[in-house]
Formats: sequence, structure tokens, C-alpha cells
Amino acid sequence: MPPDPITQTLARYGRVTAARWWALAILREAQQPLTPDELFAAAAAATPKAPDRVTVYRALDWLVAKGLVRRIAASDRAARFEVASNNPAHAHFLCTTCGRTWCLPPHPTQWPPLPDGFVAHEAELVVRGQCAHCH
Amino acid sequence: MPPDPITQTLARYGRVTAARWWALAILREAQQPLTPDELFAAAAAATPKAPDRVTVYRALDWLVAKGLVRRIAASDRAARFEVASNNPAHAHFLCTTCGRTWCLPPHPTQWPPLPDGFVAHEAELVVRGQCAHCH
DNA sequence: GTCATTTTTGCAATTCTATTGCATTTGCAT
DNA sequence: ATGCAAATGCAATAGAATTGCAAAAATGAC
Ligand SMILES: [Mn+2]
Ligand SMILES: [Mn+2]
Ligand SMILES: [Zn+2]
Ligand SMILES: [Zn+2]
Repeated sequence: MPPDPITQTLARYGRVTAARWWALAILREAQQPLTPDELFAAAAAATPKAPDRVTVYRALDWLVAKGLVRRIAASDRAARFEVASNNPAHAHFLCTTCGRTWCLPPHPTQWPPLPDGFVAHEAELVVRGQCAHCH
Repeated sequence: MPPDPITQTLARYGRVTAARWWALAILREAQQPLTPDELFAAAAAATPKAPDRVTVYRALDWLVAKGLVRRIAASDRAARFEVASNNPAHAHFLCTTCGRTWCLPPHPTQWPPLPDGFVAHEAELVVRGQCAHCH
């Protein structure tokens, strides 16, 4: 029996563990970026032996380090995560009423000029306002 | 004796208190956005009867609500604040090595198109990388 | 200035999110 | 199957912010 696609992907970068498998599987299905807590809850709902909260954090850190997942700082207290592969960088919309985070369609973002000697690595654009549901 | 400019500004929006006065005075002098903790430390260094930490948080919330100060979500855990009056919105640079936050020169940023029914209120652009000092 | 009313403050306790230390378990190359 | 590095669970800890409430301070009316 051949390994499933998630296992295949993980194996290309290192050890395949249950926590990493569930994190990537859940993020792949997610319609919007998830907080570690939301991801933990989804895992707990999906399997009786879901990983510990701490393990979810560590799995996410690992997935980010491998470039499989991206971290969104957005704004409120908790970080959010989404799959990075086959998913070009894009801006996000944070509804200040319901708190939900939405992905915006990829759009060429023009970075401002940097002072001499500064080197940019990545940029993040967050738009705040009200979503269609809350407006 | 006429009130100083900071007192004048505060009085236009509500009560003038020591915490608000120090918060605005310190932010006006700051060369970069400050965290509540940095602001608290600066106040403690400036006066023997500096406000409590909690009061600093509340003063900042009030200043933001009045539009005198703006909150920057940047990325690391702590929020940062800078004066908003006579200071057009602009992007920020977060050095991933030293953790410092720098203001970038104002630059026209085009927002990505929003889905139907979404209403934008503000946008925040954070560039991450290495500053001239750390590069 | 004094008083009355409303707002703000300080302090302690609490919440929320994330990180660390360490003994135990697991993945996987051999 | 075995060995060992890597990952996990659990409890403790850290960091940032918020909340409740009695005491103190700011303003406006007299
Ligand atoms: Mn997204
Ligand atoms: Mn700035
Ligand atoms: Zn909403
Ligand atoms: Zn730096």
C-alpha cells in the first residue's frame, strides 16, 4: 500500500509523525488560516489520540521551517497558519467584528523602498475592516 | 501659565491625566514605535511617580480610540505604538535578527481587491528582514 | 475654593498564548 | 530486531494583556 500524499510530502523533509500528519492534513482542508488552538481542536475532533497542544506548536514550527506552512501574524493575539505549497503569498483580511481571517486573492504588492543596508526577506499585508457577513 | 501642547491636545479629546500625558510625550520623542513595556520603562525613567503598567495599557487604548496614536501589530508578540497625528500611515520593517521595528517612508500602497461586501478600514504592511545594523 | 459626579488609577488576580525542561516514547536507518 | 537520534507528553514557566473593584483624581457647577 503506497503512502498517502501527506506522508509522501512529509517524508521528503524528515520524519513523518502523527502530529505533523494531522497538522498538514487539517491545514490542507481548512478554508481559512487556523490558529494553533483551532488546529488542536480540529485534530481532537478527528482522532481520539490527537497530539498534545505543545506538540501542535512544535509540529507547526517544523512545518514552517520546512516551508510547507506559512505563519500569518495578522493582528490579534494568536498566530495563524496556512499551507504554503501551491499557495502563493497573498494578503489577508481581518474582520474586526467577527475576528475571522480571510485570504485575499494574490495581487502584486509593491514593497516600499528600504533604507540603505536593509535587506527584505518577506512582506505581509493585512487589511482590516468588516467582512460581508458582518457588514 | 498656558497649558503645554500635549495638555492642549489631550484636552480636546477628554480628560488630561498624567498617564496620557506621559504616553503621548514619550511617543512624540520616540525614534521608533514602542511596546507598552518600553513605554512603561521610559515613563519610569522620566518621573518617580510613573503610572502603573495597567494604566499604560489603558492610556494607550484611549489614545488609539481618539486617533492620536496608532497601534502596529507588526509580528512579534507585543504590540507597538506610534503617534498618528501629523504622521501619515506607512509600512514598517521588522528586523528578524535584533527584533527592532523601523518606520519606512510613506509610500503609496495599493490594496488588493476585496470580495463583494467586504469593507476595508485600514491596511498594515510589515516587511521582515535584516536591518543595516544586523546585516 | 468646595462639593458632587464621573472617570481614571493601582493593585491583585486572571486570562490567553506560547515556550521550556525533562523523562519517556517513537521513527527509521542499519 | 536493534540502537539511537528525534519527537512527544506533561507540568512548569514565561510574556503580554485584560478584568474587577475599591480608592484616588479630574472636571464642572456652585
Ligand atoms: Mn491565506
Ligand atoms: Mn512608523
Ligand atoms: Zn466578520
Ligand atoms: Zn537588526
